[in-house]
Amino acid sequence: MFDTTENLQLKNHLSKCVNTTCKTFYNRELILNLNTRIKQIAFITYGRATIVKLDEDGNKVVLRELKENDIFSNLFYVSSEDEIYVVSNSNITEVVFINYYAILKDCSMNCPFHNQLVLNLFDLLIKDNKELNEKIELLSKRTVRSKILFFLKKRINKDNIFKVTTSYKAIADYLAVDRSNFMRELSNLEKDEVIKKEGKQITLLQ
Amino acid sequence: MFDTTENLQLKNHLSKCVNTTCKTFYNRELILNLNTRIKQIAFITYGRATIVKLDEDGNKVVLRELKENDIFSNLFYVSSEDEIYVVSNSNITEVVFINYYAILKDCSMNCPFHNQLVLNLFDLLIKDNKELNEKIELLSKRTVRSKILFFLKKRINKDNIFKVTTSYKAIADYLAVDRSNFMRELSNLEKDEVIKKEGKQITLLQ
DNA sequence: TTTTTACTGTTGCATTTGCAACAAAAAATA
DNA sequence: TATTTTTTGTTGCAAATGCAACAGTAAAAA
Repeated sequence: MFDTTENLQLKNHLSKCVNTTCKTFYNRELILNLNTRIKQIAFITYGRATIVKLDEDGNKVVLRELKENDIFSNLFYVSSEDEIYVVSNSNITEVVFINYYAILKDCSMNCPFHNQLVLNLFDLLIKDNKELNEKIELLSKRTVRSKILFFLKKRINKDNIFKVTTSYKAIADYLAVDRSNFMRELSNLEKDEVIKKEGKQITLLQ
Repeated sequence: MFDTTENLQLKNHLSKCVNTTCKTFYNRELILNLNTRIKQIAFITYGRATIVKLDEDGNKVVLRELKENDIFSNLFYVSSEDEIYVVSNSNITEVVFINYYAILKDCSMNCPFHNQLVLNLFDLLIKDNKELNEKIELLSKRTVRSKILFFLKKRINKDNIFKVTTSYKAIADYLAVDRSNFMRELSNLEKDEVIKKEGKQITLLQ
């Protein structure tokens, strides 16, 4: 039902495989607590999700925005005092879970479909890695303004338009900056005629 | 000569394999320009290296510190206007390069050692991913002070001591903060008796 | 529908930050 | 060795940032 051509192959492979489960989640539903012991790799076959961290002060920090074909795993996080969760961010989010050790480690690896599975996961991992590096590049920017511009340039369509699908608050969290300061900087950018802001739509001018 | 038990297995596998090369680099020598077209995965079998970005203003930003058994690849970076380089950061740095498509994609995958290679690379990728997430957590901190403390806590030994092997300048670059402000905050932390700083050694006091 | 909760937009203000500059120390190079 | 380059440590200052507060709006829940 929710298959795209891109993930169909992997899903077909998985369907023959033990130790994988496919589950759907409603909006705001908890998908995975990343402090869980059982090591598993999950990937989103439909919908959207966010990786959220709650720090000691109870502040919510949006670590990632995940979409269709994105991968996530508690293997990627060192267990810290802070709780890190993956939460569904669309009405229906479909997730495939793969038990890491059972599938990738203990398997004899003689069956050709396992090889294919590993290669597919490998590609997903590389893509994930790429996105993480991009976020590091963003967070390394010294000013809120340059963070906003970096964020926008990566997301505008061919008409230089970016539509806020989540919320301005969520974007501020993602950029790891104060929300009010973020709003102020958006105003400044509009005043300086670098962007045009109409509700939840931003146009990058030039 | 530079082998540790941990990477010996992978290197032995690789040595039988075509399309892999092992090279040594002197200090400050360029290892890889990450804008290169040929997609390859590299991993460090000895020594240290840094991933450096030069932005439009010519400012140097240290994106990563790499050590023995760390992996890096131009596959992980979206080509941007900014130049991203990997540079040797120790007198001798030994690097194994693997041509990604030739080895992982075009191979029939019937030979068992390829499977092992992929699994090993998979583990390295997961480790890399973990480190990237940790850096994102660091860069998401709002103040220089909390960045310093996060950085220190991850690196102190059992005696609460961290020894600066690179330089304070390099650490400031890594934390993506102004160097003078970084030094000032180190002084403040010492004044507040949170750390003790003796030359290139920092002790975290409780 | 009404009620409740979450988000938007703005502002004043104290704190933090980056920048520039400079002298001294250390390290690298000739 | 002497010379050059890089790093360290510090400070004043202007700019940027986070924080708190609040009213208005939109969205979600009852």
